Amino acid sequence: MSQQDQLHAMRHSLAHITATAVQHLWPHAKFGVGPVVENGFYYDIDLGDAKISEEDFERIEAEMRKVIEQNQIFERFEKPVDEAIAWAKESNQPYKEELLNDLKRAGTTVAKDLDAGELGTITEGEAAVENVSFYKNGNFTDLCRGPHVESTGKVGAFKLMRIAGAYWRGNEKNPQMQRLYGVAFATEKELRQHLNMLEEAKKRDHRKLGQELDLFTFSDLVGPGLPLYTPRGTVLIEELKNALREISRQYDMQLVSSPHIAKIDLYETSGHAGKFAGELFHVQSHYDQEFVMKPVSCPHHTQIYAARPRSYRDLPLRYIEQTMQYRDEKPGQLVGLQRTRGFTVDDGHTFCRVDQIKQEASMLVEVVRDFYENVGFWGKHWVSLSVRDPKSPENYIGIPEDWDAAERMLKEVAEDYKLDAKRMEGEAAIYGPKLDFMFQDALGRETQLATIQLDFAMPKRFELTYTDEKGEQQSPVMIHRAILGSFERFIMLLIEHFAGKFPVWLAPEQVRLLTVNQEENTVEFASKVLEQAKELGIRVTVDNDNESVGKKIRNAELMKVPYTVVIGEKEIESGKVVPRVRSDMEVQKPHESYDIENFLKTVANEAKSRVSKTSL
RNA sequence: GCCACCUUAGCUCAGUUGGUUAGAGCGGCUGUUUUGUAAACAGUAGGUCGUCGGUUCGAAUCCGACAGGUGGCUCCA
Repeated sequence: MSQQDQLHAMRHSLAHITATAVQHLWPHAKFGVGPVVENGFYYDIDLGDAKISEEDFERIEAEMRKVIEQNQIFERFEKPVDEAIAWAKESNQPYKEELLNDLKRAGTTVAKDLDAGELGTITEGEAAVENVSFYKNGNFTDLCRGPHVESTGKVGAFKLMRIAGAYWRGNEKNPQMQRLYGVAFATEKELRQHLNMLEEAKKRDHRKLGQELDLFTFSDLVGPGLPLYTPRGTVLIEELKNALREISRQYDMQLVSSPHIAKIDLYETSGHAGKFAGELFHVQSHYDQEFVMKPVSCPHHTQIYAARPRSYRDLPLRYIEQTMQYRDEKPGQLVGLQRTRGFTVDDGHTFCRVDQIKQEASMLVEVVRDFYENVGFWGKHWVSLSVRDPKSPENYIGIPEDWDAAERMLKEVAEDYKLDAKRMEGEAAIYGPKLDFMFQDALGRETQLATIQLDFAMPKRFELTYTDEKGEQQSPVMIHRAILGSFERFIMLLIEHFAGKFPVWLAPEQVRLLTVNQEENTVEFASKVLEQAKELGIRVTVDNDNESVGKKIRNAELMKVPYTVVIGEKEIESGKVVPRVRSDMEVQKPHESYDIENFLKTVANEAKSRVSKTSL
């Protein structure tokens, strides 16, 4: 067995040991599935009216340790499926019974539901099974394919982490079970390392840093999911907007602008009103008209396109808008800047001919790649080629032939650019397939940023046309795209990626001048330097507080200001400064003194170049 | 929305099994000090203990509802 397999078996065995312990403590417990996940395992448990809470972890772990000490053998045996169903009935395990009934019918749906392949005797497309395997340790028996370690004594270090609700088989309409998560490693040391890593990750959580670095806030009066950006946080937004504007110019994208509300009719035509009715914010006019806050900008952009007749020579038309959009998210899913009710997107739509799709999609992949490479995110992502769920065609608008073509072309682009895209069935948008660029936050949660989506459907719904070279009317193709997705999510990633230590071009405060004392000539000189820096477009402040230099340095470092400059007698006399560089930045020439003007010019250039390294 | 948990000063947190006027550090303000590269000193002001209701002689502490948040599930144009 490889080390990997060993670890897997060990984690899976711990899932069984957890269930064993839970059954000892709550004999009436009903069990769902208990697979291995990244770094550990979970088990889905239904205790009826009783509920496990974090307070119970200690005694569950104690009970687990007992089971481990007893070193119970994991004994495998098989039963015919009917006998297995009888067993499930007898032992009052309705969830297992349901799984077994599915197995009996035809195992495929079960296998797909259970991401960890709990019931491994089944493979895709296989017919109903005859025998199912069980594992027994002590007095706990579980339907399971294994593999397991030999005995309960052969597991490494573990810790129960959290308890969460989870719908049976991932379906909201099913009863909700409790999912008991644990982490497990071969050795105590690795477990400790993992827990330390989690502690470190928490320190770069954007919600914590957003507060500490004074970037954004939420207000109970404004409402949940509606972030307020402070002056510092707004700098991040504005710098990103500037960067995008520059890209737009380079690639001939045109800035457009649309209002934040629109008649509901617009979304009825686009199809959003039906499928996303629950997420629309409604606005009632006094004059009998119903509006909604825009959840997307694409329908608006179609109307800009539709405002005049278009020729094949006009295409491609690339519209882009940086605007806030609103979605009435369920309260329970709002998370910091990760999921908000109002969020700013760089929403863009390209209208083109079918023969231009590949060129346009390729260009967008290139833009995305360059942008992310520059901020240092590229390579920390994976790409999803999101296509239809062939089983639920009713979830999509448009005709199947167009979908086939669109899915094929995106796949080609992904291959051309070696994106190593993973084909994700059922992840497509209602109107077309897409390439999604997925990133991880500090705590390892995945989030989508950039996206490129093909859409044959919406132009038809809005009856958009262009005149081709033969004088005939044709439907354009629409490509929805976002480079950074939502500014909120992107800023979340930025904060966590840099742990708040932004490169100079993004730093809310780039230079801080610290006065040694409050004497007139010191203050005067500092404000002269301040003016000089401002003229060069540097974001600069003066700290003239009546505090020690040490304290002021500390404050600047805590706010992660890239450059601090102490102003005192020496500087006034020499006209030179020794910039102090933020501790994380690579300093090539420490303690080097610079002519003030040269120093400021260097910083200004560094900010302009949008690079992540220091130039001093 | 669903499940579990959390909510004490601007921030980070103490607050013994319900028992007088709820504490600390940082930050703020005032004063002293005029400072040379990660925390000068002193004083002082901040809290109906998230909100509302209940139990009790007595509630920050127990119960309930609501609000906000955290971890998941579901969803994510």
